[in-house]
Amino acid sequence: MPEQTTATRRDELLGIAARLFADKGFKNTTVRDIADAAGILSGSLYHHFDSKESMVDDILQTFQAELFAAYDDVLASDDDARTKIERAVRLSFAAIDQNPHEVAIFQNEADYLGGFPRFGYLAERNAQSRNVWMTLLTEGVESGALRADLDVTLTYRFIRDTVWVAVRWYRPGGGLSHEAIADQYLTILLDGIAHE
Amino acid sequence: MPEQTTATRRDELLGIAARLFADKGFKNTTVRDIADAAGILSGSLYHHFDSKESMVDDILQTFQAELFAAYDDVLASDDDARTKIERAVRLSFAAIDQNPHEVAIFQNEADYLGGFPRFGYLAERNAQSRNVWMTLLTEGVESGALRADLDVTLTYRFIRDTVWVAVRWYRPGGGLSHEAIADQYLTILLDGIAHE
DNA sequence: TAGCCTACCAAGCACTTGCTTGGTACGGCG
DNA sequence: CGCCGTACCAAGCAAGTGCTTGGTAGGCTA
Repeated sequence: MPEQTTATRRDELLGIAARLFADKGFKNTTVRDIADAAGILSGSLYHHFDSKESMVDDILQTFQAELFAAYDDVLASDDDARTKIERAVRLSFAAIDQNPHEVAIFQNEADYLGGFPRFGYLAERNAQSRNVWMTLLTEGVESGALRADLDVTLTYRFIRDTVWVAVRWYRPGGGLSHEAIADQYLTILLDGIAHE
Repeated sequence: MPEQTTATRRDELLGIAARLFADKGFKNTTVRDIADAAGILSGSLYHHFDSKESMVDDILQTFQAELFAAYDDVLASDDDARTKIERAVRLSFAAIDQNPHEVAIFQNEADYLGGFPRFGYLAERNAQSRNVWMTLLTEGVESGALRADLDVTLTYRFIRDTVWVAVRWYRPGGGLSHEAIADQYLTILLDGIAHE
């Protein structure tokens, strides 16, 4: 099975690259770093990939396709507004758990990479994510599940930032499960930290 | 006044460097970028600074000294727990307003720079910040101002992340003042977004 | 007016970067 | 057995990197 072996080796190299891009940044990671971590010489990477750019491109596209399919699932469901918001938060923390490197790369490099025409889809995905949350929050306010006086745009930014920035400290397999973190976060978000 | 002129030019160059470091990252900014933005040649920078590292060092130390003096002020006051938390949040958003580049550099580069012995103080400042927030939150729980069942550590991380990550989208002089953002954020944090 | 200081230029050195090139080892297949 | 495809090596190039060097212009001061 030569094709399967190829795909496997390629994916293996992408996983190694993703870890390094997440840890040290895209520009800050050299093709020699990646090759060293894979146990080959830097030139050998170019048997599998066109360029360093195409590696991060592949990593981000694969991850985002998965993530947005999950969001679409929530949007299309007939759950009530509050349940949809809870599901969207939970699946985001689950994504951090299952693809921490990919999330970190997206968080840290989207600004820089977005400057290149090749990565124009990053801005589109960003707008798509905004749409998801604005829809959910507006629905929440209209249905009476959320406060009527909420600044929806600002709330969107706070949710987005707080959820994704957790990738900086969350470690899969650590003391707290991603489900437990999502629970705690939803409690703070929905009911606040003040004593009632 | 030769010394004052020197200090002024030096500070001017540091401001230019801070903007570039914040926009493109420390490693990703070249000494030629900085010199170009200042209208001089790259070699001329070394009349004012030992190295590129010492530029970012100066930027971060100056900013952090200011910031932590402000936190100490809050800690030492005799306000009640809830007021102290509100003041700490507000002064953080004010810091983003007044020193957006410095905050961005600290947020984006602390991990990378922290690896060098020279920047060991970054880890110390991080621990100091943790201490400030943990003290405030613990005091809040003990005084009854905050819920008794709060996970203080997790709450600390959420506050820290949400406050500082605002530097990614907040623009001084934009539609929202930093005071208005702090107000909205404190409402969400303290009372939640759910309809009561 | 001589000496000194600040600010800068012009040139280039040693090194690192992403990527290219021509080649080898080896397993499977007709 | 001959042929092809996969996976890799060895060597190196052109561009770009942080930083150094020796020098100049012009203002201030003794």
